[in-house]
Amino acid sequence: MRITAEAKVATRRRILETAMDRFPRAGFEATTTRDIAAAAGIAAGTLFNYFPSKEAIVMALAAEALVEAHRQFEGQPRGGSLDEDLFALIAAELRGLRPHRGYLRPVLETALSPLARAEASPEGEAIRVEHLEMVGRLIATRLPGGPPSPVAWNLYWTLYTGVLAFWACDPSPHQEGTLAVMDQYLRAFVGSLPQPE
Amino acid sequence: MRITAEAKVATRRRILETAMDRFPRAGFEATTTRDIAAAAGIAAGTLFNYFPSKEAIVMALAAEALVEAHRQFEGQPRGGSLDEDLFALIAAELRGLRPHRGYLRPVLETALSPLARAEASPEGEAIRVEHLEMVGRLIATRLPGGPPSPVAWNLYWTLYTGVLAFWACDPSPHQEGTLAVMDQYLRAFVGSLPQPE
DNA sequence: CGTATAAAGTGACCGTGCTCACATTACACG
DNA sequence: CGTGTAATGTGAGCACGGTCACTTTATACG
Repeated sequence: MRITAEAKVATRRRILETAMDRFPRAGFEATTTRDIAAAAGIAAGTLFNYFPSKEAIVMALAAEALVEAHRQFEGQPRGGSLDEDLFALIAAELRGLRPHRGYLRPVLETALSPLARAEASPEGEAIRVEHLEMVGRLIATRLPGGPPSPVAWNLYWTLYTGVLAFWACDPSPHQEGTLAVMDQYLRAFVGSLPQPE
Repeated sequence: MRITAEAKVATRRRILETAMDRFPRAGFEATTTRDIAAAAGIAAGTLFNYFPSKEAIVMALAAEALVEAHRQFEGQPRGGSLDEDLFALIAAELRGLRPHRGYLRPVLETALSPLARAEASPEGEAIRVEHLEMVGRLIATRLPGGPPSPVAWNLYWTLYTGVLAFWACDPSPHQEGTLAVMDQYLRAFVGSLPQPE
């Protein structure tokens, strides 16, 4: 259980590398699981020993990018308003997700949308939890009145996925349009929280 | 071009009736296009002469329900605040969509989510436009400062689909939980508009 | 009527994501 | 070493949504 363990992680990496090569070039639909499997040197069925679905591969790529983005965000100095910190956090995430932008949309739809159920996509749920915990920490330092209500969390997640959605389709050259959307969405959210006077 | 025209509309109706019988009982995925076609007395391929995709069938059902809901809404007396009117409008829509609630989720995800592109789903776009025009009329009577900005419209649509999303998955008996969500979401939206002093 | 033209219907077929019964491999233990 | 056992790999096969070349039907016109 040593050689095999190494082999497993290597194969997993090879799948992810292959996916990262194919998806951006051909898009999500046009890249078939058979393509990826063949290019990674495994049988079509073996792919599903590593990832439960095609989407899960994309989720894994996104999750890696987000973890890295969070690492960078935490290493940066902060201290602005809550709006500003949330803005900086999401901006860092979008930077990290940039290479995947072209093919993220179909996955965002089914796995990250406010409609997605946790049971249906554990990978999406993991991403969701990690982001919300990060936000929770940011909010906790500003709002001593206790954590936001469940409905407020719903609102936040809806707005967050809304930003991602806009970003994924933003036609402006470097997605600058998303910044305005982010700004307005975040102000609507923070404005709806009970204000600390 | 008389008998056939009648036959076409009749077949279309038969497809929709069949779909309305099958989808609620078996759900969206478990109901196959072949099921519907067979039960409607047509070949598998013929179905796609009437609807370009399986989703389009659901969209057509939803569109019909929404048109009826809007008819009822317009027949009712109004005059509350903007929040209240928007609340009443969406509540009327949700009442109309009630029979379809169980199988609407997958379609909302891909066709109505903020991620959906208009090109990809003309049917979804039609629903979107009709709803937004309705809202535009409500807003126009309250905000003489002119129509909301494009970003504000994006925000509204994000929140609206967020409400639908919550409603589609709301486990509370008659989806009362959705009311609280609607209330908070709408207040966040109206609060983000330039206020008429 | 007969015939030409267009509309509507048909079902075999395709490519897809994913499954599953089986083959193959790698390790643990005597 | 040899052998049993569990993990991993395999690819034929499935069901699905959707397509398309072709047939059938209905209407328009001489």
